Amino acid sequence: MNNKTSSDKGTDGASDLSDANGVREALNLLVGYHLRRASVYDLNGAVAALELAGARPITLSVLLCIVESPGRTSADICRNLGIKRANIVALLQSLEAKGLFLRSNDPTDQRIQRLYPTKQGVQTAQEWLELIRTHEERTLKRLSQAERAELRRLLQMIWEDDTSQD
Amino acid sequence: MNNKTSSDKGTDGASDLSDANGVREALNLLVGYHLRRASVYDLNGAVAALELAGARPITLSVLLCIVESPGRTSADICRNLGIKRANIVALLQSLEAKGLFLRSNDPTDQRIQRLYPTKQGVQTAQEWLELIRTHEERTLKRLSQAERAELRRLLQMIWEDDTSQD
DNA sequence: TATTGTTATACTCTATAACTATA
DNA sequence: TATAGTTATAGAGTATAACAATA
Repeated sequence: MNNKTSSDKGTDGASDLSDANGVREALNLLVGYHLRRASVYDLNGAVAALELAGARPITLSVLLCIVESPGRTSADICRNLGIKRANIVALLQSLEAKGLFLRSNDPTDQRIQRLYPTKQGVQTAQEWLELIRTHEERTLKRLSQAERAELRRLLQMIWEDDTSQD
Repeated sequence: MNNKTSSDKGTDGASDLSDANGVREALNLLVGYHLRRASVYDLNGAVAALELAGARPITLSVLLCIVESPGRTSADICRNLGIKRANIVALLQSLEAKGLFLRSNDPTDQRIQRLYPTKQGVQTAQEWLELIRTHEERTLKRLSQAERAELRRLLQMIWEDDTSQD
């Protein structure tokens, strides 16, 4: 709790409207507002960057999970990316139709499918990644390398222990 | 363009899979990924924080625009917030039904309505803002005040010249 | 009982097109 | 011709519930 509440009034002579304890510059001072605007801006660019390649940001994220950690299950990837199991099905079908990974039944647990990238899957991941890196260079063009690293560090501190999941 | 392309192969002895020039840690190194995860995490909290008050983050943003700059038009607010004119209609109706602002026809241009906050609108903005500030304190609990200011500065540099609009 | 993969579906958010009135 | 406010609607993204198979 804070020591200033919105019911504080009459203790200062300033106008209730737009004073320092009120709403003046309020939106601009909210980190969450800038977080949202920057994320939307970046995401729009990422969508555009991957469009011609027939991919979306979430598609790339899933493919990268498979390529970086061959043998993971879809439920595991969902927990990692913070998406619902129901929503990865179509994404995997799309990647599968492009021949970018293969499903393999686990011999010791017949409920799960382990996902392994194909050679083409690895190559495609690198191509999509290059598109995203070019896009990200544009998004972050005003930031130095040090600022980019610091931004990444600060953002990670915000969400890293997100416990909300399926 | 970069000097490394995804078709570079055979020039190094390392594995094509998960090497430093490839996809190793690729997702984690993308600022856009952390931007998205942090934004979603924060937004979920913001929605929850405003839920009991019957507001949403976008509702608060619109109300703050009206309270901070009385007399603005809805089209102006849309440009400011990066939303479509069509989508502010319901938001304004919601705020209007709560008696938080009034519409006033402009005498010199009969196409536009100037929006003015009511006394209750100002007070409600302060109350909703307090809810969001409490939420934001939780979101940013691991960041120092200096880090929060730096994060806000870096985020603003990303989207501040977003020219995409209606 | 719990988990995996899946289907169907609802809900929210955002985008597009069209319209009237006015400039 | 351009802008403001509005309506209707389409689409994408995400969430919930339920199911069969397996642990």
